[in-house]
Amino acid sequence: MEATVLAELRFCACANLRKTARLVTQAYDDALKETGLHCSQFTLLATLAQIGPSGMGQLAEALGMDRTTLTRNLQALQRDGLVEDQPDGDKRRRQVAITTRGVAALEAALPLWQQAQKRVVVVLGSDQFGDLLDTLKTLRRGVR
Amino acid sequence: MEATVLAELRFCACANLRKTARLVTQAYDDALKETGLHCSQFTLLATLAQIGPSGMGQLAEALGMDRTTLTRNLQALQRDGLVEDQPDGDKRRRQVAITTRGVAALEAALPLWQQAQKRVVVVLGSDQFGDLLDTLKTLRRGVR
DNA sequence: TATATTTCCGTGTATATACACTTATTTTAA
DNA sequence: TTAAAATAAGTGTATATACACGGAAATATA
Repeated sequence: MEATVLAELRFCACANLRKTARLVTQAYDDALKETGLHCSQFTLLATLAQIGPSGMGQLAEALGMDRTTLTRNLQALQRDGLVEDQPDGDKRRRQVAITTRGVAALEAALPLWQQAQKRVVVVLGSDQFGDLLDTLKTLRRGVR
Repeated sequence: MEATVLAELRFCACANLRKTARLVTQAYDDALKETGLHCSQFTLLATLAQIGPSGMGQLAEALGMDRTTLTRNLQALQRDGLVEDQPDGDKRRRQVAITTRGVAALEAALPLWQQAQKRVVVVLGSDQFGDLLDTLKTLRRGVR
């Protein structure tokens, strides 16, 4: 293949985002290691704490995640008692909520998350970090 | 939990990156659908085409990916004849190379990738897109 | 030269991700 | 009121991801 084309591929937005997400995930997972939570689980708990008890569709939408992925990701959290199902009148709906234990896990993980987060902010600087979040949001809205 | 703390969590660099990577991945995968390649496989092939035949460690490093992940990701590509092992004097080393068929698959996927890529560039604009790539690179170097 | 060390890589296991398809329930329409 | 349509969610299957651990081969050292 032509060198020109191959060089173009190095700018792939998808590849660059995925690569960065992998490395940043490892950093956050490492920071959260002693909590027993992965960053994905931490985020799920934090989202549930923010929006309150919710159905699968709503929660998946909030996380920008496929509904079926959410179903799988909830399993470990439910097994460990960090989230629980709540009864609902509509029997099609499944409503999950964070438990007291889940809140405790979230609070225990918070200072470790802050360490990892701070490192990113320091690396980029506040301005560039803010720009990054804005850009990511624009991108998310633009590609869907 | 306090509302202040919960609001802070919405700025999680890891969560924002992962969420965006998920959505952008879906967009690229959708664009590449008819090629039978996932964007991760497309990126792997493109990287191999760029750096040439290489060992697992080197390729994993180039992809910012764990070596064991690479081993698994190569399986489907090898099964489909898009990459192949090359003999090496050092029997510890495993050297993989993109095949003729792999190059053909890459070339066939190229215009579809360009469509997805162009959409991102249009959404962000060239300047902001360039800034994003710079920021991601800074972040990768900073967290490792 | 024999052994210790280093290097390079794969496996076992667990989570993360999503598409295609199916099931159950509710709502709508005939 | 009953059947069709819409809604909400789970399963089967496949890829993606990485840590802990283990094995084989090359290299360094005693």
